[in-house]
Amino acid sequence: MPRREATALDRAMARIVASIPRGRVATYGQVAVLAGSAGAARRAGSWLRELPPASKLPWHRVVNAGGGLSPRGDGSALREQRLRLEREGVSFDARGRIRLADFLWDPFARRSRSPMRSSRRK
DNA sequence: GTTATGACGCCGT
DNA sequence: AACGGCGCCATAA
Repeated sequence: MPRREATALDRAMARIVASIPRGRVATYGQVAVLAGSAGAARRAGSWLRELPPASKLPWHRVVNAGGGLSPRGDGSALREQRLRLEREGVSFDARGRIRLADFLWDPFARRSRSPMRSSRRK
């Protein structure tokens, strides 16, 4: 049995994370807001950590507000996350960060364009 | 009831 | 741009 019953917030976050499209990412804060609990970004992270390894949720599509992957005790999960993201077309810059301008999920966009990497700036 | 902890985030230096 | 400080929500001790 789960060490803890799923709360309404847990279910809401699960629903949000499940809707993040392939090849896009959402931030912890964004998940919290969409789940109806703005400011609970930290909670979102803690909740993800509790997910069973067999979870079907696309947990790897949740990144921090800086476009980076948040570290945890074991770096193996971190490499797994990056691997999964790259496999669906999400690219990382030299500093290991994702260009959110290109890959951040917009839940309100009717149809999101496939990210074009031609948008180099600078 | 308090205090510590954490896959976070914003703001000021 | 990087860092430290502080606030935030929920859990665990």
